[in-house]
Amino acid sequence: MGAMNLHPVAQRFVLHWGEMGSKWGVNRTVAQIHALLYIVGKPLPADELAETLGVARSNVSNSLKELQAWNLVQVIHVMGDRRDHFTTSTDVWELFRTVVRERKEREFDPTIGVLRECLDSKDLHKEAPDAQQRIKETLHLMESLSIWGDQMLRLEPATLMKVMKLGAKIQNLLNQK
Amino acid sequence: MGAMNLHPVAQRFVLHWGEMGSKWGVNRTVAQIHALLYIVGKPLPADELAETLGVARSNVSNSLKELQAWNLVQVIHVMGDRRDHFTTSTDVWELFRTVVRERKEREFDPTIGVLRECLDSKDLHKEAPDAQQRIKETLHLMESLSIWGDQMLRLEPATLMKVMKLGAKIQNLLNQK
DNA sequence: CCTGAATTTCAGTTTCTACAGAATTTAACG
DNA sequence: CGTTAAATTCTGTAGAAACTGAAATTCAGG
Repeated sequence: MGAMNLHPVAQRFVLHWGEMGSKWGVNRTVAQIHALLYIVGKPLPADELAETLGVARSNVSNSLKELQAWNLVQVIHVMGDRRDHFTTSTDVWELFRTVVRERKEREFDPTIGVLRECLDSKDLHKEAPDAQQRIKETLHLMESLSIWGDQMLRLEPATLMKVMKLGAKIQNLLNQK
Repeated sequence: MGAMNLHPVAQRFVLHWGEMGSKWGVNRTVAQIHALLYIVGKPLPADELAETLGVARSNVSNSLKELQAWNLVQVIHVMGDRRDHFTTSTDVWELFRTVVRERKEREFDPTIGVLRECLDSKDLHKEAPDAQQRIKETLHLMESLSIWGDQMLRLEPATLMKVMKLGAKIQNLLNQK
């Protein structure tokens, strides 16, 4: 009871998202749940997610916790239903930006911190000059990416799309400026 | 014998790179080897890598194979030495581009393929119209990113750096164009 | 060819992660 | 305040991934 009947295309979509999840650094169930909420486009209770995907209720509970930690899923309440319902944005741009923001925070910023500490270390002089230089260049690249990323994340999707459409032609604008 | 004596900063760098490796989707040893080759900046034989990092020789062999599959590490031969030596680029920009290119290929392009198949499916009509729409929008975003990524990857590092420095000010250029 | 160094492959072990199912806690409702 | 649905936490397990050390293979040099 309660298990949604997924049509073949939705099923394909959810299963593929789950497979890619591992390559993207989240586990299958987490990715599947997110894909399912996205494709269904309306709030679902945890037990329905569990039944539809054929996984344990406790697994869904933990996966939802992780999706909430990623700011990808929110809890919602439905009148006359004691259960929590869960939604994700149906705006792919919003999702994209959330993922980028979160990954940047987890996978990028900590390294910038460590590189700064390396360059501030009292032992830095013990390293070969060219090794020091490489650490500096690595930090510089990562800081530039970080700042640029933050700026891009603040732009409107429509603007961001224009930037992408402009693509390599941006060179021309840079030259004539 | 042969184990390099890493100074504290280099050690910190290598260990941190190894830790982050898991978040980036490669295992610790693979990330450590790459970091070590990068910071040392000269070709090293496999056994020296093994000794310096304190891991099994066979582990290094497999990890190097993976790094070569990522196009991040190359084999080199030294006169009078039968052993293979391994290097990585000391140009952080080149490394960055290689990683982006490879990850795009592995983690991005396959999904674009699946989304296209979903939209071409004879069963597509069975899905709710708004679900169809979301799949379309997802594909469109991913395709745009893909094309844009390819174009950016072709630019010179110096140009790319200018683009980043321009940052959000690109809005102004877009408007007046 | 034969020898020995270098490398890879293989088999087994350890470690980690994902997950199920049971037990427990939380909290809505009468 | 007790009852019960819902959610979470806990415990154990299966499978995957990382890793080691040994065995097998490759290959340069005599």
